[in-house]
Amino acid sequence: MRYSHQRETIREIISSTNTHPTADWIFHQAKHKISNISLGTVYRNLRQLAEDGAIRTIYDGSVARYDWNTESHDHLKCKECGDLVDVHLVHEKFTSKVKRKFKFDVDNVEMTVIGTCSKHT
Amino acid sequence: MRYSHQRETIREIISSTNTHPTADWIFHQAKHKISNISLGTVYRNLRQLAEDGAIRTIYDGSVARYDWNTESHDHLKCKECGDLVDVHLVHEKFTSKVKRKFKFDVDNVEMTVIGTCSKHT
DNA sequence: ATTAATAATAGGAATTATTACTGTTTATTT
DNA sequence: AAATAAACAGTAATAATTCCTATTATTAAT
Repeated sequence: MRYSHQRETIREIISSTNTHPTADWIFHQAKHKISNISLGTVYRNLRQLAEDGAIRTIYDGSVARYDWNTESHDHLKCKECGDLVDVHLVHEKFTSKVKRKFKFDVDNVEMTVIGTCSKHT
Repeated sequence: MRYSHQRETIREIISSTNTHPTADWIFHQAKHKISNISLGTVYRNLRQLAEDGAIRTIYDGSVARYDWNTESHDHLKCKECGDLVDVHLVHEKFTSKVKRKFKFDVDNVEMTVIGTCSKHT
């Protein structure tokens, strides 16, 4: 993969937030730095960065979000404020249990816990 | 919610498969029984049935799938054949632990384990 | 440094999944 | 049987994403 200014800009934008941004949000941020960047470029680079393992794609309902944190982790999603918070819930022990019990070779576990965060109680 | 032939047909189609069908697949099946049913009707009824708690919506990447099984359960997704299989992995104990540890009021847990099923090993 | 090769881009068209709109039909209530 | 409004079919609109093409920029070789 050849260097590109656009891709580095996109990578930096994702690295500097914990909000798990959407492609559209990243596109608008990138426009501040490269005014004529195109949405197609954003999508293409997000796909490449994800394939390369530099970022992770997570699905929040039907919309894709992007995360600089590629370590195995899970999410708490608050239905009140929409916040998506990183947590570490699924451990190696769990994964190996699934492997054994279902003869299923686990690549990765996607878990989102939906509910209400402490801000609203 | 008033009775409708279309909605009952859609409900029956979902109830008679374990394949977690998409709206489009349901639409095509429904056409066999009601030849002029419209896709909008399928989507509207899927939403209503889900709101009513009669079916459950699950997101497989960015596409919505529908499941007659509304009991709390999880999925094993095989990246080779695309199969989505029901399993019960997340138990009450886990949920209450999350509640306690993060002061997060859990409604439901969405977990998909991605990997390779035993058919391919 | 110049040139050649080609990966990446901008901009726009196309696609896919889904929702919204509108005039008509149908289930329920009177 | 007539009135009411929910649900419908058909179609237009929207949102997220991918695809296409002529142009630009990075890298490697001269």
